[in-house]
Amino acid sequence: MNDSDEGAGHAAQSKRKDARRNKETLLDAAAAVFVASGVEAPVRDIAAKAGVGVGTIYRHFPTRADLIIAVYRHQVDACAEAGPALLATSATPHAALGQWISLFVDFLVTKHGLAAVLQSDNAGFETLHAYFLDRLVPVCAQLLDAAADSGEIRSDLEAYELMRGVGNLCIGADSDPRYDARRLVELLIAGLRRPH
Amino acid sequence: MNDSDEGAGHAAQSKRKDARRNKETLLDAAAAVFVASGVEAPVRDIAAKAGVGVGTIYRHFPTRADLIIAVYRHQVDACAEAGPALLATSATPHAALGQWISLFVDFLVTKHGLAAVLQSDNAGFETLHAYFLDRLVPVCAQLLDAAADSGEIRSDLEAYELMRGVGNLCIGADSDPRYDARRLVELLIAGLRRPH
DNA sequence: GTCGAACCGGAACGAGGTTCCGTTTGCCTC
DNA sequence: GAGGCAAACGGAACCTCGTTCCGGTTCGAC
Repeated sequence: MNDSDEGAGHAAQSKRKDARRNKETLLDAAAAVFVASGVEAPVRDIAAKAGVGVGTIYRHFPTRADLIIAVYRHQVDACAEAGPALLATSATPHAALGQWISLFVDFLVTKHGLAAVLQSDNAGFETLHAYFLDRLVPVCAQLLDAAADSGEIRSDLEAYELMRGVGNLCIGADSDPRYDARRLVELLIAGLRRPH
Repeated sequence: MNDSDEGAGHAAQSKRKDARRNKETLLDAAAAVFVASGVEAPVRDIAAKAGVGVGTIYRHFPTRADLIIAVYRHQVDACAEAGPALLATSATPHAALGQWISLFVDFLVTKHGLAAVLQSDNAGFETLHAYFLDRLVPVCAQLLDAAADSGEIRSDLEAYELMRGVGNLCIGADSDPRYDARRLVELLIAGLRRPH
């Protein structure tokens, strides 16, 4: 919404087209490097892959976190938008919640190191943390409320807490065949069901 | 068991007593700094607190992970030993499991940053990871098996997976009042119960 | 064609973990 | 008690990584 990219209308904000081109190149390079080496790949690697200097990265993205956000923004938004859709099409609110969480877990688990960075208390990743929370917590809350209203689950858990828990469970889920985050998340969601 | 400290008999391995004294000083300083600044405190801070050079730290503890292990070894061992005891004194194996997990969570949650470092895929923390696993997974497996045998819980979850999940849930539990790891772990354990 | 603003690359800085090496010190022998 | 030497010490130096800064370059409006 703020300063970003291919915009409404046709006149993008950046006056100079080399700058716009570099931003695209950078996003592509970052995406590729993240897939290959994980989200914590050195900035210099991304700069090298894009064929630019590190200064160029920092002009377009004030901090590593902003670059990560930019790379994943579309997918996070898609996940957020899937929430209401699932609620409308699923048999029960609880089923919708389960499917949505599963979507989120799939996303996190396939992004090497993202979950870890998300929960890192490293200042500097705060904007990343905040972006995910701003975008996803309201959706989660909506699903949670619906399921609670229908009486399927207990109602004493905040969406924020659930999102953090799920995010935490996804840490290190790649790179360890013995650890299946999906299963544990399912267990957690199962534990949410109201005993009847 | 290997090269450590106050030993069987009276003749400790280290020939020189300044070395032994320094090791103790270092352990005390590290413990204090960990409490004050978290487990990820800079090595230089610990050295300064102990009044020694960083070289001295690295001679006694080949890597940061080894220092962390040394500081918490006693508590981890105590937790491991509590497992069989709880199994013997609790009403049901499931109750024992719950209490033991709660012990573990309390330990992790009160050690600023430990849980995060435990799951970090940072090479260099592998020995730390391995120590916790070696020490605690067998105990957890014993409790899990007992609870499964008694029919209280499903039996398709490995102790390793449960320990990692619980460890993950504890990440960032301090320093965030809105996140209560204990509750989520309880939910997870609740999700484990066999539907009857 | 000219000129200034925007942009670029990469050297430089600071922080943190780890290594290296010249110096100091405990202990054993004579 | 003196001498010798291996062990231990301290901290400067090195490496990696995120971020900042600045002199040079390029775009595009006039």
